[in-house]
Amino acid sequence: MAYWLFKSEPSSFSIDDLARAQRPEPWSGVRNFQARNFLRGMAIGDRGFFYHSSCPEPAVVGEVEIVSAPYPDFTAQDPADHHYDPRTLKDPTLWSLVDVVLRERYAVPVTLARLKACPALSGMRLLARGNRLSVLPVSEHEWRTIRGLAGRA
DNA sequence: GCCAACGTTGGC
DNA sequence: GCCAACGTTGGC
Repeated sequence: MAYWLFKSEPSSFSIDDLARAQRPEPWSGVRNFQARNFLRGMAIGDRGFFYHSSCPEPAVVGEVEIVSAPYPDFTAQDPADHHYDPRTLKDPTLWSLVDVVLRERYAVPVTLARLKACPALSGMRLLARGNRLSVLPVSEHEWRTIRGLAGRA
């Protein structure tokens, strides 16, 4: 089992939106090759953090479970979709996604400030300079540490 | 709104 | 294949 981190701007899709879905939700719209390759490395049963970015208080706000194998991101083929990519006319499998379900919504989010203040997380990819990937791998050590900060250890 | 960092594009 | 220009991300 592997661990991941999914970034989303709460103004476009928040953990509350996922909570309301009450069913597996396709994590669509990833249009970066590195992030896509991480998606392609996911397997059913993997876990992920849900991270709110570009908002007043960036934070890990909960946990999701990956409930599908990676499959083509159908939204890339929809001209009406904001993340439409005409290259999928030639290659419908260009972009990938997985389905996720919400497992836990933290009562107290683990803020970016707390992540940065935690020495055990100094090597975390999320905290690396200039990091912009919306999907990231998380080590088991980081997973446990952050769960601990959330009071879920 | 600013700015640094980075990925992508396109001319050559 | 190089590299400048451009667009986007994301914290502040």
